Amino acid sequence: MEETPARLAAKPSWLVTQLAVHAHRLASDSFGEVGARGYHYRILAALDEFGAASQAELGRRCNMDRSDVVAAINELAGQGFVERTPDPDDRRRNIVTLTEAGKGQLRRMDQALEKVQDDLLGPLSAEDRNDLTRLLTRLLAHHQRG
Amino acid sequence: MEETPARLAAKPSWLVTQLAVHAHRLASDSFGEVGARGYHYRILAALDEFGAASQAELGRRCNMDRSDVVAAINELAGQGFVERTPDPDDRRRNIVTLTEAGKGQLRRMDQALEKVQDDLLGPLSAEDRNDLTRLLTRLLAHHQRG
DNA sequence: CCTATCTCAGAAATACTGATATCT
DNA sequence: CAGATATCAGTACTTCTGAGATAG
Repeated sequence: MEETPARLAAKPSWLVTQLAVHAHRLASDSFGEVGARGYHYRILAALDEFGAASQAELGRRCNMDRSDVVAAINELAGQGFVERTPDPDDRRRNIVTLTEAGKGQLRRMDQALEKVQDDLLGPLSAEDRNDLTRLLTRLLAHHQRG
Repeated sequence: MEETPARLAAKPSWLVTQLAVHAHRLASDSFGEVGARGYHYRILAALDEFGAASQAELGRRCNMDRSDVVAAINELAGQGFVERTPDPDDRRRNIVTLTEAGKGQLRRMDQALEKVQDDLLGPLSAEDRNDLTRLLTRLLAHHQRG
């Protein structure tokens, strides 16, 4: 019956970090069932949302390091979920495209994430969930500009 | 000016995870200035809050793995912030105690965390901060029981 | 015998750094 | 020339796993 120290429980930065441990565990388990990881979801969702993009663009959108994007695209391309083709207009770039199989995988991951939502937000009412989402969205938007 | 995909921005589990990246960076930088890490703070705070404890107890309170507690206590003991003495009543256990130097370090880390709070919660009003803290606290309490 | 505690060695996952080659 | 892009190799940090030794 050990409790969390109160001084920690009063600090949002700590709460966010600790809660992320649980969120990450839930998401890892759920994504694992479809053979994927969180950063795969970020990339597939960004491609679906904004269309084909270069790897550098994907890194900026998904808040990922350039070199980790390379590895993630390697894995996704190996599974046939994305295609990587040279950009004829700018030969430094690769254009990354979402395939039909990739859209299917994205749908599976969306469903997996729905389950995570319910597990994570278990005790909150619909109104509380909205409040939380709104506050977190504002914070994230603020930090992704800076 | 790339935006985050909307499908991600609508999912609290994802928001929490992403926001934790920023919180973690801020906290690492700030704690780094006093030569410490996040898990040091968890342990020092737990000792200050609940008094001396065995390592297994600390692991449960701080949501840390048993083997990582060993390493953290090694480091803290090496700096003179905690003392590790065998429990005469149960010779499997070590009793970990906070020293005076440890209390000083905890105060420094508390101050460092205050700065992180302000950076992280920048755009939120006092009322919003309270709402957020309350929601996160409820969620964390729920998940630390389960 | 079974469980709990502490310890160690190493793996897994993620974020990051530095260097290089290519192209604008 | 500076600046952007993609790639690779390697590092750092955190979490987790498996196994052993000791004690209740």
